[in-house]
Amino acid sequence: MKKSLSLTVGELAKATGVHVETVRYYQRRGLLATPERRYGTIRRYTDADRDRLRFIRRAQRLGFTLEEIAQLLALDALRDRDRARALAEIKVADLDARIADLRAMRRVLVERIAHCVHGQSAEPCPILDAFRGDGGVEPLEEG
Amino acid sequence: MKKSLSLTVGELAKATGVHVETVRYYQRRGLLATPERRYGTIRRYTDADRDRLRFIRRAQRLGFTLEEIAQLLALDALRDRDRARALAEIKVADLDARIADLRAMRRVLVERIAHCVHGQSAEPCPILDAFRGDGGVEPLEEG
DNA sequence: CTTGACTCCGTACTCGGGTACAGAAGTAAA
DNA sequence: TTTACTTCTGTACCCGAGTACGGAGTCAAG
Repeated sequence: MKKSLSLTVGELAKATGVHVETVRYYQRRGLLATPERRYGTIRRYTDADRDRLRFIRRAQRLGFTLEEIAQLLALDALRDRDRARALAEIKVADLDARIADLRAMRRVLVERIAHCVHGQSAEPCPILDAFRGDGGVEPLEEG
Repeated sequence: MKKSLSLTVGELAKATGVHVETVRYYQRRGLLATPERRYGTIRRYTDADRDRLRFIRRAQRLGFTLEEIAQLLALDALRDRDRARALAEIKVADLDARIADLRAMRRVLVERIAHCVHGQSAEPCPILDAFRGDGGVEPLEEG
């Protein structure tokens, strides 16, 4: 384990793969503390800040919004595993719903494309015609 | 087939399930024409407008952006089936990529949750710990 | 002929996740 | 010391797909 570093924003940003502006954006959002300015006017960041930032990026890659990540960080501070797990479970359900939606779209589109492959060029495209008619393109987001 | 109606924006909106403001937004975006104001100062819309608006909503449900829908409408006007089909195929590839991403997220999350289920409450949550460590949460959007 | 609903038009705001930029001040290397 | 790079701060802007709002005009019913 390295000792607690004393990083500038630029170094912190490089170490975590985010832009400096993004670090500051996270500070504005309350996801990351803005350290005091000791010894001069430049703020210094520690290991803990770097780790927190990595935590944020990893959670983001798993589909959590910044708002949700703020909640996760709070739960982490409280060591509240049950709630953290509950949030993760909600997220899985959320992912399932989004996947189902996308698959439904894909299915319809592939079907349309198959219809389109046969037929003369100078006629209206069946893919596009399908958008016009009453063909079953309805199912999404009505329930 | 009904005759060409003479709809007000409000009626048009109701007939297609969009808000009046949204109709006007589509007009600003160039997806829908803004009719002349004959006989008074209120604009009147036809069947064709209503159908075009329905086309837009259906294409949207299949994952096309308004920008792409504008292209589809242009291709439809030109009866260019090949290009229309090509756009649809790109969209399918796009959906595949998004589905794969979401599935990867889901897989990782489910695994984390399973780790979390066993263990004492007062300890840090393994789901959250995983965001800290070097555990394989990296794979997304680096290629 | 007034009331109330609807329309028109322009502008500004929303959300999520940032990015860009201006201007001043600090800081590190030659 | 000068130059060149960072940092700090605040504000404004980007995307996509709308939503909200204010004031003026218009239209149909009572």
